[in-house]
Amino acid sequence: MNLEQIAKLSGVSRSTASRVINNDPNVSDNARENVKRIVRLMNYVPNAAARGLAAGRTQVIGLVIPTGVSALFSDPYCSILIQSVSSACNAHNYSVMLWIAQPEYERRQIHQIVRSGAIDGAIIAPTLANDTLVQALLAGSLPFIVIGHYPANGRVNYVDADDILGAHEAVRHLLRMGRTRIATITGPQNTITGIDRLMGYMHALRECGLPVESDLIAAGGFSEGGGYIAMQQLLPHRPDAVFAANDIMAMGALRAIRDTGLRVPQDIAVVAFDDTPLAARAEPPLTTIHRPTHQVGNLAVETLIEMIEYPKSSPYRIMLPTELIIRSSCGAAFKEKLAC
Amino acid sequence: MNLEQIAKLSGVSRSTASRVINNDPNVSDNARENVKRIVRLMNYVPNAAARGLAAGRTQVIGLVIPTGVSALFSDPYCSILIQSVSSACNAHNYSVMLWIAQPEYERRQIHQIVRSGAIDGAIIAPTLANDTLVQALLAGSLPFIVIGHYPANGRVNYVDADDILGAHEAVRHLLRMGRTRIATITGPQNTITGIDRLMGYMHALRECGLPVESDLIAAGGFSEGGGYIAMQQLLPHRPDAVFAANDIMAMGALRAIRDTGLRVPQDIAVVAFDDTPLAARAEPPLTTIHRPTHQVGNLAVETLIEMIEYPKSSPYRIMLPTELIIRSSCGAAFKEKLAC
DNA sequence: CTGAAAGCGCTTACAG
DNA sequence: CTGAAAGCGCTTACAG
Repeated sequence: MNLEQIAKLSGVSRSTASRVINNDPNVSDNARENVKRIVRLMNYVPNAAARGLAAGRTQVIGLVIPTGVSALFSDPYCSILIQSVSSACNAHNYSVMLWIAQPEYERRQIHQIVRSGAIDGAIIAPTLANDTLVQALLAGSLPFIVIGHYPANGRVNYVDADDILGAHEAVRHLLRMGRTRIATITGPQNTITGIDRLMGYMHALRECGLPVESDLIAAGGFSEGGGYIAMQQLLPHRPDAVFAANDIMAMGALRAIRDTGLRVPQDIAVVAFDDTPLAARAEPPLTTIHRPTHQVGNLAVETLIEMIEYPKSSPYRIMLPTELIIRSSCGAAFKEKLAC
Repeated sequence: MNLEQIAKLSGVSRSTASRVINNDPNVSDNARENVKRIVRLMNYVPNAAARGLAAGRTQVIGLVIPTGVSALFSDPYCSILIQSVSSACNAHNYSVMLWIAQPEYERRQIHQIVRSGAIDGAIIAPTLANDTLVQALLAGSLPFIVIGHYPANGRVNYVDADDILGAHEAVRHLLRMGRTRIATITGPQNTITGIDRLMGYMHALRECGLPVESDLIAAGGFSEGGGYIAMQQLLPHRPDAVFAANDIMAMGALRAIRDTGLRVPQDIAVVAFDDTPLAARAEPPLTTIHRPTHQVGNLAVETLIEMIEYPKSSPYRIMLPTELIIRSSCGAAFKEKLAC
């Protein structure tokens, strides 16, 4: 069943049939009625490939998450992002093509797709600080938006949560709780998120006149195991608090602290980042910085669709605020004296 | 840059250029050389829509996960499935289109897509026992494969883990540990997985001559909160063990047990199902049934691709074995006497 | 408001 | 092994 046949059955030309299917207002009520009836009757659905070829648009957007296998397994952050992008797309009548791409060969495939006209635009999620895919996209003409900001390049559209301010707030909260030897477990420093959260940590300390001690900084690679090991490295330096750059690493830190017999928050206060479902269920429940992932995903697709449909518009730089969620791991219930 | 131009630059016809691009063996080495060189030089990528229209195949498969928002957030199972399907597709030069579809309106959209020729085949993940999408697919001609078996319909191709045997093994393990009042927290009973895991539980008890007491069965809806509440309902009936139909509910059960001051496994042994990353990190680490999700995802795409490329082949019914993973929550370290 | 026609960029019998 | 040609099923100026 194709347009031709629908047109014939409706007693109009293919052009007119096409117009009613695409909601073109320049159609008589009568013709519209007839075509719609036949479409319903025949259960007609236009062929996507033909449409894509003729119109130059496919009504699908690509979502690429350049994250290794491991991260996706354990970090709900990615799941939430995928879910929110998927549902926002569906709500706007777009479909989403997904690539979870770490290895180089998979990425090469994506480079191809991007040039094949298979998608109308792309959303690139948690990228490294200088992602080759972003470079390629920049050189091409496909609309795209990055999740995570690109301070280095003013031409990149992005939507992001404000990691620097978030981390800053996390550490300020610990300072407010009276902690003075505040350690941090960092994410990978080739990652924008990893870098920003460390910067926020340093800013907060400096602002308070406290030194930034390298002994109190350990890399946790955004993984639970990494958080565990990092905490073990930090412990000998007697921190009284730790800011973990994500919830997962905080889980590892909690485990390391527990294993040495210390208590959270009495001996060591912990603040994390992301506010994934893990945080609320940790023992003790984690004080953490809420990252508006759902909103980020929604805005990314809405912005991208606007870029696709109204190509002339100005650059998008959307920075969403984070929020401190106070639970039990920071000792907010125990003391209220200010160190700063 | 299109095929026409590539052909011209290579000094061959469009047909020949197309042949080398599609690896047709019937091309002279000379022509092949020339075209390949030009393709590389011009960085040519064939237009996907045109290809799809002409060839009738798009080289993309659809993955639909009819799961609510909540489940995807908290259950790593879905993430792992998405990841494994995605990587298997990429490895076979297919792309994946993703739908995470709960609400009916989103599903209607999928019905359209399926008929639009946008995908060559579909994988339908954790479905309800009588999914309307599956019914529609059955009526159409698009190759598809279900994750989860369809005992009710012999024409449905599927790949699945053997939930009945898995649950059976879980409960037998508890019996072996000397437990006799074994409760279960079930998944939704409109879910194949939920039903099967309950069946496995009942089989194991009956096989052992033990009664199936309705007081020892509580629904947990596959969620953490549901598991918590279910465990609270079970506790007054003094179970000495509980089989939770997934890891997440086991986490909730653990929390409920802890809240009443009872110990795991001394007072109540716990066995879960799925072996998601959560299980190993629980307190205490959960004994659970490993579900080979990664393998399921891989096999689903490999089978689907075979169905797409060699349409005549026989039905596929692939049932993968599960495996009991013994950790600390079942008391295997405490006693070894057999009750049965 | 409508239709005839060109065109989107490929693949694939077909004939040689 | 190769090319001319038909065709995949739409959209969209264009002219009326």
